[in-house]
Amino acid sequence: MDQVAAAAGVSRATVSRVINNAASVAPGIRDAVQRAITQTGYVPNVAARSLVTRRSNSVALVISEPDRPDDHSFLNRIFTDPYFGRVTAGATGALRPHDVHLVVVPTDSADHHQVVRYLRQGHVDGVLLISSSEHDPLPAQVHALGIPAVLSARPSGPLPVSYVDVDQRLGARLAAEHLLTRGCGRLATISGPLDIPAGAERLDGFRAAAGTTVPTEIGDFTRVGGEAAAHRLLDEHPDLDGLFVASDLMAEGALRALQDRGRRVPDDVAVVGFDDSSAALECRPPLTTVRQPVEEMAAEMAQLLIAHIDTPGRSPRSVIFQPTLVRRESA
Amino acid sequence: MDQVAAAAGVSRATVSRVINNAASVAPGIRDAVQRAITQTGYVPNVAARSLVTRRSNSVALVISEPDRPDDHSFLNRIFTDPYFGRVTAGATGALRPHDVHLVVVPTDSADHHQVVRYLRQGHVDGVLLISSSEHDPLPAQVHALGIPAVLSARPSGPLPVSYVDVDQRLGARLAAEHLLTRGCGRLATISGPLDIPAGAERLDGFRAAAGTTVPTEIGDFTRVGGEAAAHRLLDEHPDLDGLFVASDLMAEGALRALQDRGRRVPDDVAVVGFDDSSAALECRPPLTTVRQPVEEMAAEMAQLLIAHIDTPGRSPRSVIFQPTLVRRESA
DNA sequence: TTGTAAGCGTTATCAC
DNA sequence: GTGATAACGCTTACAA
Repeated sequence: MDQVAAAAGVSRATVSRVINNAASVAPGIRDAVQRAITQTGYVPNVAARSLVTRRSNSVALVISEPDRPDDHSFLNRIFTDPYFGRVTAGATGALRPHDVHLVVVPTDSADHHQVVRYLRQGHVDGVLLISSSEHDPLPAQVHALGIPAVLSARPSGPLPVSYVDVDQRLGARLAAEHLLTRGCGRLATISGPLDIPAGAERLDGFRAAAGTTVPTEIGDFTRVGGEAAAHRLLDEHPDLDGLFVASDLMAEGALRALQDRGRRVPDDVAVVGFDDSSAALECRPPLTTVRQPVEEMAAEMAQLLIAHIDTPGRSPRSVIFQPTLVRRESA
Repeated sequence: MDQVAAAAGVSRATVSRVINNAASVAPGIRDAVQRAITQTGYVPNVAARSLVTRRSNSVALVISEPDRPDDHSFLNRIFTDPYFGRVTAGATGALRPHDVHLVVVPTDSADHHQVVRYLRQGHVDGVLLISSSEHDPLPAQVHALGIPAVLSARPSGPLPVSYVDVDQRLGARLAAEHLLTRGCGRLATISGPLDIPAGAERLDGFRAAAGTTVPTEIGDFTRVGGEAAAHRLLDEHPDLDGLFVASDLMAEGALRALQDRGRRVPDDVAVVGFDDSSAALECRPPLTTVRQPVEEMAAEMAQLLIAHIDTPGRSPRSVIFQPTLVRRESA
């Protein structure tokens, strides 16, 4: 920086002003400095800068998952899950224009304290927190840290924190109504884990529209979980003709189970998924599903976070997206 | 930090020593400082630290993709591709014990300079560079920067840089031999783009074992691309009975095409994929495929990078993994 | 509009 | 073994 200042014949302060294009710099000087910068190939040192500005220009994407027993491939599951992929894509895209970078921090409860320490150290200016479990203490911990944060769903306790969510119940109702309209008379559903709000709410919404007694099996939001749940459902209720599965991934598994048992979809059993992830298109037949605009939601989270970072006292708010039904061939 | 020093009745220097557990500190003092630290809830400021140590304790995972025309969802494709997911998982896992974090930086050629600027600013200590295209200038640019880097494949030019790769030709040969052994007499293949070394090498290896005249269609490593290529192949060679597809994703598409045309797999046509990604298990029938230990490879990349960061002059080396054939039902 | 100078919170080099 | 003290490279009052 001193080099640049010397080359341009000005002080370091002025160079700094040019770099941060501060209001008052004489056009002539500004050009001279710019030239000097390109000439010397000067690049500001971010550590020095953030030491004084207290900004790192990066945010963390914390993906917090509860420990599930027999889960030896936590990282793998996270990073190959299309849902998280869409979140990452949406957030990255929204952050890029602000020149803010994303640090991806997966965590299970075993190393929550590591994450907290990381955040406290000031590595990042804020947190995008993806937490599904209702009992996850991390949202509260992060909030207690006082670091700007945005959640991917309504916090389970009353936490004054911004969040983005989709109207889960409405989505489930859309699915129920579609199956009903289609003429299905014996509905059933495969839900997500009930300790995950999204799981419970979708089941709730479906039952509100389809009847509180619809046969239900609980899945785990994975493909194989969906397949197993479908088999259990078919064992108990071989005559079902309409199935709502609370995620596309599970629906893909369910489709497999149905096929294995010789049920034609949608002729014998109509199936509706949830998410509209890429999995929905990979299914045979392509899945009718409740679309959740995940990328847009993640982008909104990023926007909110930036806003919170830029204006510290900003009051938290929630943005709820409306799901829509995407009709394809499975129902 | 001054607080801690005061509370422990020592100097800041000693506190620093305790934190970085330097050799010489009297046990008594050390404990006192530790107590003071927990008491005051002190957390070191990373910016200040990296300003002097010139280390950020984070590395970038740069995913460089060539621009493909009509590609409006670059980010989405990247982040939902199971291959990149596995890479991220493997790298994250290997970095974690070193307390090094991962900044994910996707880039197409439009913003290479942004990436270069980012790297020059010293945000990260090193780069894990995933670059598939042969003509990608980024590896050379990164190398010119002098920042530690590890590539995910042999650089196209002679660049003194460490890289990790799988023996692509061997993998393709494994596939060919399996099909041949199985008794297939009319082989064909769907390759990846030939400007991507992995694409060219797999084709090469397959032809070396199966004959240089095997019918070939070029895909683009996507599901739909594989499906289209399979249709073209079947149009031209309706009698083929053995198919090597250069990625599982494309194989999934090919399986679909075969099904649509009433070909049974593996009875009418045996299919072998490449990668052993999660897609291989989602296929119907499950895919026989050439396994690439992507997570391990990514972990190795991370290890190499850490080594290069820790010992600056370290000479570059390459680590080549052996692929293996995973037999499932499609061949 | 520009320059001077005082930090920002660490680590590292010395003496002691 | 421990404590001053000088960097590290930048931003930002405050003065001019």
